[in-house]
Amino acid sequence: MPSPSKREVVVDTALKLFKTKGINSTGVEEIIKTANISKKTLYNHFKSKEELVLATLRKDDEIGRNALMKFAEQASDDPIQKIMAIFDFYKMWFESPTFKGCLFINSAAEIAEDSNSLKHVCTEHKILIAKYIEKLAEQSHVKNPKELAKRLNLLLEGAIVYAFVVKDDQSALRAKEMANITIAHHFSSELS
Amino acid sequence: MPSPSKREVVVDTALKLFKTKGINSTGVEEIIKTANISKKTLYNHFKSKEELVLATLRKDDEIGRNALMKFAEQASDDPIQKIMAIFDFYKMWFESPTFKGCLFINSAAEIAEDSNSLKHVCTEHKILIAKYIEKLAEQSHVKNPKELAKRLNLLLEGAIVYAFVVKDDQSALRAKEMANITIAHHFSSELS
DNA sequence: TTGAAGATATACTGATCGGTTTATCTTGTA
DNA sequence: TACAAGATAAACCGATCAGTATATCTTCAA
Repeated sequence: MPSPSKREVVVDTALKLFKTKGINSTGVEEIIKTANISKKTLYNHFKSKEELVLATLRKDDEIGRNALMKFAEQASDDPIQKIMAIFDFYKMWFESPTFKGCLFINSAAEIAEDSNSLKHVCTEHKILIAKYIEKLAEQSHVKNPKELAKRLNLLLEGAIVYAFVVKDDQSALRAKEMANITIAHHFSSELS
Repeated sequence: MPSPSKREVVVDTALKLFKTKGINSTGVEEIIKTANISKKTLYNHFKSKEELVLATLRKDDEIGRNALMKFAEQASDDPIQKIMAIFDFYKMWFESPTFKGCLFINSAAEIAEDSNSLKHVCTEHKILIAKYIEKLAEQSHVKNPKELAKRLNLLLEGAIVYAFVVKDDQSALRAKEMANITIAHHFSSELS
């Protein structure tokens, strides 16, 4: 039975490299050298590079979502304020010196057409975040919480691209202001 | 002096392949085979693959922006309606069967850290679209047209990601509704 | 003490990468 | 008619790709 710690080491190393250089630009050779393991060990745990990629994306999805939810939950008792805290969380993320955009957006961009399981993890990551926002929206007794969650999620995705591609350092703040307007609109007006 | 038509053929072919398979996953070999030219010819016109990529991105930027502006200009005489038409334009784009996200977002994701000229084209493409929206916003005598343009651009980017990664077919419509709310807000309320 | 499990380094596979070289062929112009 | 420019196919370069094979070393339990 393979040691679980070796598996963790290679996943963590691969994750770091994929985040900074992208999946296609990171070779297996570089991963094993950085992780200080042999190629045989890697292929004992994963039958292909794609399986390793899948494991790293799943891990980052879990870590990222947990960090986001923990931050939001600790920010306030009010569900609306929890939602607003997500934009603060993104602001901190964008400001980190190693920020290279969203791993799942970037991966979706470079993944081959036939890698359905990889694409699914990317899609699922976004949907799970939207689900969390939807839960908070329901708690706030806003009108049409499902639609509000989707709108806020769209704002978050826009903020990521605006920060990464357009390189606007006001991206998160701008999205947060727009979120305020959107939420207010969901409280006050009738929705189509 | 090299024939200009050969250069166009290879740029058009590369552009098509880059859009469907991504830059890193498209080899030079595949480009020349698809374009029916020799490798020598390609390297007569471009001193490296990166230069070819640069030319294709520049061409797609020009084509894409011109198509967008033409569509918006023909849609209405009212600048606000021209802005709204951009969301319709994106809707049509998302619905096209070959839609694979935005070439500039995808390229920014897979481009190497040191390819500054390539990253610049991606950034510039987004900024030029924002500039066009800003011009329309100014014509409409809205409050703070610069800020409105950035907000609408953020919505457009969010719509792209939401359509491509989350695979929501209501993405463009949702962004359009949010654009309406944002524009109304810029007409009615005082802005920070 | 012995032996199997899991680790290691290293060498290797065939394919593909971006890019160069060579030698031949076509084409327009002088 | 002849020459130069630009095209071609095809072989070739060294590097790297994902993945496999081999042979040795460590570790731990029977």
